[in-house]
Amino acid sequence: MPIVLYNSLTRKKEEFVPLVPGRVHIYVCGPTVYSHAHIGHAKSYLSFDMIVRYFRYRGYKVKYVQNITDVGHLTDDADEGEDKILKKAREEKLDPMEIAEYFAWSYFDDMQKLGVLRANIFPRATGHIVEQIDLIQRLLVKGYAYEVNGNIYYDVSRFAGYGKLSGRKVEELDAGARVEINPEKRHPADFALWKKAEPQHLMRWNSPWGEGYPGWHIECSAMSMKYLGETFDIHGGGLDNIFPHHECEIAQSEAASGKPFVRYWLHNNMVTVNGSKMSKSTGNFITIKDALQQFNTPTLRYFIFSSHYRSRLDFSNEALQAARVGLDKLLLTIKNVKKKIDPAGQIKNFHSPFDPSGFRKQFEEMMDDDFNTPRALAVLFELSGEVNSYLNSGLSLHQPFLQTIDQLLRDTAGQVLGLIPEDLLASAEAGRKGDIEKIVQVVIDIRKKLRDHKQYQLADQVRSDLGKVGITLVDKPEGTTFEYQSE
RNA sequence: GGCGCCGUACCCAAGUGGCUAAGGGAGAGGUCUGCAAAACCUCCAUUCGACGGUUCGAAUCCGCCCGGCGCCUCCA
Repeated sequence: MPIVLYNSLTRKKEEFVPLVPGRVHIYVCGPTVYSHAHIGHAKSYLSFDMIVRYFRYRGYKVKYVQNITDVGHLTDDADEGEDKILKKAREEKLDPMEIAEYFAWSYFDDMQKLGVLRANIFPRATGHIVEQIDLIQRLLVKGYAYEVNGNIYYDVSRFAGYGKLSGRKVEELDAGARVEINPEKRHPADFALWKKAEPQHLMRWNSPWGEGYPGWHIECSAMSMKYLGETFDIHGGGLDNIFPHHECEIAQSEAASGKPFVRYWLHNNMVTVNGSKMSKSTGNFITIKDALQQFNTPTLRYFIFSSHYRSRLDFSNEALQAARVGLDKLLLTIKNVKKKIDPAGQIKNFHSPFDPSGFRKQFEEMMDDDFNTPRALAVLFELSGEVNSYLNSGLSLHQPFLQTIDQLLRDTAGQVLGLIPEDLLASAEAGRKGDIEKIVQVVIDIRKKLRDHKQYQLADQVRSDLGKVGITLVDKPEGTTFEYQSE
């Protein structure tokens, strides 16, 4: 079965056919590193993490490139105003590179905590000034760009395809434009490829047109083509980057190379807080660090995957709490399977109570359909119900069957969705024999004596006191076990 | 002003022309249990913002209206 994905360029679902069989070349717009990442970034990078993980699960060799924008964009409009990184640098009285470096590491740190697998290459804009200048020169030579006073602008009217991604027409762009007309531009929709550095501008590089710095679209064209080729499979990013950023990338890249730039454009939708979009510029945002204070990584991942990547998602404490409870139910099944694998034996004439491979097929079917994680999760919950039924059925458990289920859950919930915490992925009994476990076992043994003597009041107090320190006792006919409560 | 999206049970959220409208949370009853928790079983939208229309058949297509939102400016 092929993977089908929604291509923003054609506005419909298309079968994914890689340029090179078995390989996926993907570029995702990374962050501008001038502040801590927020949960909107989390949705975006978690979505593409899931997509990349799924391609790998399906056997593709993925080359994943994500840029780090350390030049900074401009504060007010496309071509005027102050660079955000520079602004921060001035405020903090630091070198702009210190700002970029600090927040780049903050970003990497957040992503690691969210279980986002690293991209294969993280090119930085400041490390690719040469490539950007080269690309601008190609555009100048081909007549797609022009110079005015050390500034280079892209001539939108020369590129017939401008607007094909965002559905905009060049003629309509200036009507109702909120940007003041820049007299240097031939057309209001023209955009800067290179800006002359004013004397007070801190980040500056030599170029054939004097000292300056690159415009904010050119880095992605230069770096994606450098590492993935002039035509590559997938370009991803947030919906809010379609215009102007991605539209401009297409214009720059296709004008320079004369070839199609990207075959499939994927865009994730936004996170809202209290119904309105969260963004750095409005101050209406929750950082990933804040979110991680309250909720653990699997909960945040589960929450984000419980809606489709192309759907908007409203962040609220209630929704997160519901996510946590739901996820715990799924994780409990995974735990219970693990616990019972070792003691289980081989059953002669074993009749499978359900077909695990059917669940794997359904999971893949949902993921193949434009990465429909909400439906994929529904499949896992149905599987969980079947597994729990079997574990509780009182039948003797068949070890190979449990191993098949364990592997299925590891592949789907674990490898693809990244919902299984590290300690659960470890072997069933590993980490369970620590001192705390031994002590709790002693308490359980004493409590059993209390219960044998019908001293229930005291027995209940032991259970509730342990509950207060995060340990839940579970009484079963065959004895008492315990669980650590999730955060 | 232009382009576009969304409105599905108490909450979150799939489904986009045809089996009984997924799944999770919350809620109700039951099994088990000294009690509790978990798990399991059962129940929980004749209905998909409103109104028209197309169709043998629509939550799904079309029109209009109401409500919410995104992009057009840096943004994931």
